[in-house]
Amino acid sequence: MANIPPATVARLPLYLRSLASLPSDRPTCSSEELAQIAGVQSAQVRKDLSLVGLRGVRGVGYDIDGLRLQLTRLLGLDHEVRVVIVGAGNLGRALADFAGFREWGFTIVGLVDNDPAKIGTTVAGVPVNALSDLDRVVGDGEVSIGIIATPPGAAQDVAQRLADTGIRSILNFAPTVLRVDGIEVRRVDLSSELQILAHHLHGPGAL
Amino acid sequence: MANIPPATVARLPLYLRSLASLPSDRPTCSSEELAQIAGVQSAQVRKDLSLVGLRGVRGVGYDIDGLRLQLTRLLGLDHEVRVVIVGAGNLGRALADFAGFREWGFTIVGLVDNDPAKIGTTVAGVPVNALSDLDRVVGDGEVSIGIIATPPGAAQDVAQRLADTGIRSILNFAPTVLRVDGIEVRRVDLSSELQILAHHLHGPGAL
DNA sequence: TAGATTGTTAATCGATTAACAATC
DNA sequence: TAGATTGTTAATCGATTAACAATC
Repeated sequence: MANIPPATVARLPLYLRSLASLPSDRPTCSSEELAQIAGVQSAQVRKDLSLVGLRGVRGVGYDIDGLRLQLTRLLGLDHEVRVVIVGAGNLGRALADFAGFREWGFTIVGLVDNDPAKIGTTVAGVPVNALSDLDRVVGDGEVSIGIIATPPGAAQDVAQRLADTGIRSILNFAPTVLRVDGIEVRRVDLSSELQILAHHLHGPGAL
Repeated sequence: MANIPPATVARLPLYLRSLASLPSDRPTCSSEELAQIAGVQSAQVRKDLSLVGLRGVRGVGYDIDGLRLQLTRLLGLDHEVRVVIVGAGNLGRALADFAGFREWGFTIVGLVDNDPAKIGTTVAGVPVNALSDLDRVVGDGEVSIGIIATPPGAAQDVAQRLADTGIRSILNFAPTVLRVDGIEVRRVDLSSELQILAHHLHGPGAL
C-alpha cells in the first residue's frame, strides 16, 4: 500500500462513517450516493477509493460491506488502538468520556496529570495517573497515540516525554507548535477555529 | 479587502499567537523569526502577510505592534464576538470553560440544552438555557457564532434552528455533515483526527 | 442490447516554495 | 556603502473536477 495523498487519508473516516447512513437493504452503493452523504463530489469519491485500491463494479457500484471492511482495515481500526490523555482538566476529562472514540475501537487506557488532588481518581472509568508514571502507563498499555490536553506552557515538555516513551502519534489540543522528531503530530486548535469564523463575519456578506 | 485565500486566513491566528513568543525588546521581527515560531517557511509568512496587505520594511522586517493590531482587526477580534454553545454535555461544558476562547475576546453568552435537569444551572458562570429559548438567547445576545456540541442525531436540527435565528457561523463538533444555506460551517471531527493518526501507525515506519 | 456507473486521464485550480531584484 | 530582508514572480507541487471510454 502506502503513499496515499494526505487529503485522501483525511477523507477516509468520513467515507467510513457515511456508510452507516446508507439504506441497509441494498448490497451496493454508487459513488454518487456516497458523495451526497459525505458532502463531496462523486468524482472525488471515485478518485479517493481508487487511490487506496478499492474498486467497484462498473454499472453497479461499490460493495458496501467490502468498503466498510477495507476502510476499517486501512485506518488501522481492525486492531484495538490504545490512547493516553495527558491533562485531566475540563477538556481532557471530556475527551476521556467522549463516546465517539470508543465507538471506533479506541481505548483510553489512562489520563495523566500532575495535580495530586486528581491523581488516583477516575473519570468515566479511566484512572488518573501521575505524570511521573507516564512511562509505566504507556509502556504497560502498549499505547500508540497520546492526546495532549494541557495548558500551552506544558505542551512541549509533555510532547517530548511522550516521544521518549516511544509513542507513535500525538493529537495536540494545546495552542502550541510542537517540536518533536519522528512522531506524527496533528493539531486541533479550538481558538483558531473560532478566529477563522470570526474573520468571515466581516468579509463579503457581512450585515 | 476580501478574497484572501482560505489557507492564508487559516494561518492568521497562528501568526497572531506567534507574536506573543517574540522577544519584547525589539520593535520589529523578520519573516524568518516568525516562521521559526509558527513552524512554517519564511516565504509562506511573507506571502501570507503580503496577501492580507501587511507590509514590512526591506532590510528591517515587520513592525510587531502593527502586525498584532492589524491581524487582530483582520480576524474581527477588535469587536467582542458573542458565541452560544448548544449541548451541555461533557464537551459543551468543557468548551464553556475553555480559557483559550475568552483570551481572544470571545464571549460565551450561554449554553443550550434540552435536559430539564441541566436547564437553569450554570457552568463556569455560563447559564444553561432551554433549547426552546434558543431564539431569545441568540437574539438578545447579538450572537454571531454557534457551537454545536450535541450528539450526532441532533446536530442537523440544531444547525437549522441556529440558522433560523440569524446566526452567521457554526463550529460543529458533532460527527455530522450539516446542510444549511448561507452560513459558514467549520467542522472539528475528533474521531476522524484519531483515525487519521491510526492510519499512519501502519504506514511506512511502522514497527 | 441499453442503461448505469466505474476508473482514469487530462484540465483546472489552488497552495507552497525558490529565487532574486528591489530597497531599506 | 554593505548587509539584511522584503515583496513578488515564476516554478513546482498537490488537490479537485470534468469528461468520457471502458465495461458491467
